[in-house]
Amino acid sequence: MILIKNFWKNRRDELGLGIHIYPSCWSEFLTSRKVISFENIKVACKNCSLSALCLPMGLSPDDVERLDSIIKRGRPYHRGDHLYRGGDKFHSLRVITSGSVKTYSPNEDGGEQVLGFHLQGELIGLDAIKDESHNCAAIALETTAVCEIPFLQLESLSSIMPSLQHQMYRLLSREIGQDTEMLTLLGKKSAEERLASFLLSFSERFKQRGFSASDFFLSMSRYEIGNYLGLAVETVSRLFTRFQDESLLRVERRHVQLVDIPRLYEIVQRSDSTKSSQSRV
Amino acid sequence: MILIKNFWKNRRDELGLGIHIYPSCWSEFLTSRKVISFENIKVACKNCSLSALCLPMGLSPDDVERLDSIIKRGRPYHRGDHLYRGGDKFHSLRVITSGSVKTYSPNEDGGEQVLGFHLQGELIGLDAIKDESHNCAAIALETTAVCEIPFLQLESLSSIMPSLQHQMYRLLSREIGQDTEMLTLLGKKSAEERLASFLLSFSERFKQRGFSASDFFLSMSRYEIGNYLGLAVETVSRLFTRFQDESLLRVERRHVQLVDIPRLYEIVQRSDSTKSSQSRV
DNA sequence: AAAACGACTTGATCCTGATCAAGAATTTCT
DNA sequence: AGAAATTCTTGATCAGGATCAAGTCGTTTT
Repeated sequence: MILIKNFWKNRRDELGLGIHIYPSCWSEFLTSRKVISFENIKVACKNCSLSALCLPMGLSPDDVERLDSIIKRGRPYHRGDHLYRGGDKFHSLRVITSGSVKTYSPNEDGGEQVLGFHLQGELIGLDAIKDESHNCAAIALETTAVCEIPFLQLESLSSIMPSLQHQMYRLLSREIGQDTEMLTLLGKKSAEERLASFLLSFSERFKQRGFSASDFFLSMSRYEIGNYLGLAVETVSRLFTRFQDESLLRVERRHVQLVDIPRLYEIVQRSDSTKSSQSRV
Repeated sequence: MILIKNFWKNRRDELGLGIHIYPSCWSEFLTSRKVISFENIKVACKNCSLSALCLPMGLSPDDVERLDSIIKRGRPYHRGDHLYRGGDKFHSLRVITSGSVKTYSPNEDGGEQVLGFHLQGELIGLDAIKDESHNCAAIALETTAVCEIPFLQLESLSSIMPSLQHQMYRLLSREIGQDTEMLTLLGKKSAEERLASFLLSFSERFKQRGFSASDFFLSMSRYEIGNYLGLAVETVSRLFTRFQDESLLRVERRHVQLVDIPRLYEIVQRSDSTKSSQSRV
């Protein structure tokens, strides 16, 4: 048993697949075990399994081609490597192509506010456009590959490609929408609701990416989950235990299996229908 | 005393100046007391005192002219009027030109999460771009005038005006940055820090607009402040009282005078230097 | 294999801010 | 002007979750 777990654990580390996300192009690698250098896994947008989630979403093949021409694919980051830090000059947006990333806003004394966890297909760095430098930092939670999109070039391209411009506006707008959802979470929801919401968000995002919605590995620690959700580590830990006792899920360290997804949704929606903190003009 | 207060109160209501913000073009009106129809106060961007804060910021005069040509200036909204509601089709971004607006995300039972309070020069509706319909609502907190900017036209214009496109990216990015600051506020800060932060934000924004940084009227209720900051009304009320007892400010209902702004800043920054909720990978 | 370390869990206690309740001050309605 | 409805304040009590403390489990180092 331990052997098997270790096998998978080592396997994940070695491949950088901590959360069971495999770029489609790696399937050959996984089955054949041929040694393939990282150079070879640089996939053009048009062949990338993420294009439906990612920036090229909805663009015509020609437009994708043009977008592709400005994208840089660098070497992968390892767990703990920074993609950028607060204060770094902003030059590129980045799309995660495999692995996962945490963004956070550090405060001088070493404390931090975790701003988000990002999976493949997600675009990060949008907040840095406004003053051409990063106010937040981004760090790889496991072996992670990214596409870099030099912003100046993206901007020029988008001004001659209305569909790309439109896509950019949509993505920026979506980011705002996600942030405001998070405001509601932090402003109004109980610890229980926050964790349920967190888990379902991952469930949905894994599902979108073709992985199990009910069985996955989280790539972040309890500390990071707590920080993100505005809770103490101990609270997060206790909630996991309670959820398990209530047969909502099974959890062993970072491996989570959601057993009763509908009931998790009930928990999240509970606040919408009971609490009424009206505010009149 | 009451007479004087009522005088100003009525004056404000009649003119829609609840938070002491006067479009520059109204000064003639205020001194001469001529009756001027609202038609006459429709100011072109190039003559508008807000252009430095608003969308035209940094555009060339020619570009401002072109932007101006697509902007619609409608009749003012009265206190309690909705600019848009959740579910409304999105067609325009809006810039507040006078007055103030609350945006909120309603949940079925009448409860709500206040997302922001917006003053003149601020652009709202950015979150609705992504799916062409509003998920949030916006309501006037007092008599409020807005410029409407039809988004489709803005989009076309921005694709032939790189400077406008750039400005849009910056504004969208700024919005994201503001939201993430708010996440830190709600995730990590105490009630005291939240209210101090709230007051200083208004102080700064009033100052930017040429008004007193230390003496202003808030256009929202305690309920709305509490809702926005993730606090109960009672807590907000108690904090105002305490801040007054500590000579940080003087407050009488919605009229606030900040007496010791430096100390308010200390309160806000306190958390950055004491609490350390580290989170390791 | 032992030791050291970091991540996580569990228990006990404390405190901030929510909730409940009542009253005062304003505003709105008639 | 008087009544009714709101908004705001203040006090008392309660509870959710933070903090403190100790221990377990798993991994890494030597």
